Amino acid sequence: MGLRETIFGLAQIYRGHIKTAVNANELGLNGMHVRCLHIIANQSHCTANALVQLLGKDKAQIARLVKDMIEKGWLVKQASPSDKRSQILTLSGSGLALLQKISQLEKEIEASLLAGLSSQDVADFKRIAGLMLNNLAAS
Amino acid sequence: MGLRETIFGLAQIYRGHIKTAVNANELGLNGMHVRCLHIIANQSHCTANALVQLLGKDKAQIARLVKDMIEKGWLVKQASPSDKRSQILTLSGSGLALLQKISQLEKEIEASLLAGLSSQDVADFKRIAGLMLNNLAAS
DNA sequence: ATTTATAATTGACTTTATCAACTAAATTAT
DNA sequence: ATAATTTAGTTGATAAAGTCAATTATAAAT
Repeated sequence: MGLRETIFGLAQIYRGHIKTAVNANELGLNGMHVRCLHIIANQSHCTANALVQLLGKDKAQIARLVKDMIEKGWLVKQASPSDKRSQILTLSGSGLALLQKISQLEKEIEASLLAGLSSQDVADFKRIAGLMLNNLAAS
Repeated sequence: MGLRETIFGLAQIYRGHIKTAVNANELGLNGMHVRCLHIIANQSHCTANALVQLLGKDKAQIARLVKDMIEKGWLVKQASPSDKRSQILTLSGSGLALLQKISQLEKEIEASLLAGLSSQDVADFKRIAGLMLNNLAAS
């Protein structure tokens, strides 16, 4: 199996499992919602533009996605004091609760993903994947 | 960095690089085209239904994708002798030529991806990812 | 002070994905 | 054997996702 199939295969199968779990729990969100929630929770002063950079998506798409998530009550935005063009995005209470449910589902998926792997394997995987990411990010 | 970010990060950055390379070479195809070409080249008697299974996509989408690729002259289909409902898909000459160009671009991307990695690292990565794939495919 | 750049939003549009209905062939059950 | 059920593939109608260009408001640079 080539590297390409390996990388896309992993992403595809992980995505499929999350999708199934999210649908089964009727959480009413899609893959981009999930990725945004994670990023906003981890970035200290996340803006729409940060999402554009990190997700590699069009800014129009992100603007609509953020709008949608605000309407759904998962996010709140507030003007940045340092730059009035920027809107700082944070999770609302329900957004945080939602992320926690998702994280729980992901934890279960990762547990089955890692079944039978040694902690050395897991560490190696992350280390090697990190090297690959750095290589491509650089070029 | 969590496992989720690692997996999706790798797929995202790889996809971005291929997209850029394919666009730069004006090959006129998208990600699904690429994946289909690879699968059809590797499966001995590939049908639309096999693509549905392997790609995890809706059969309507695959039907239209295959139609498109046939119209573009990259694929040919022929009725299966053993099951007249099935259409066996194979690469045409130009489909094969296209795949070879893509493979060359992927080879270059993978070369930069693997820069500085030992062959042991590469082997470990594939082995561990393979275990993960098996785990999720089973559950 | 004026030009240039950046963050975000919106309109118009294309592409991609999904659901349901349908045809034809194969399989299973009666 | 024939009737009922599955399966492979196609199509129509939509919905969702992604893209491009233009616009507004603010910030930074000249």
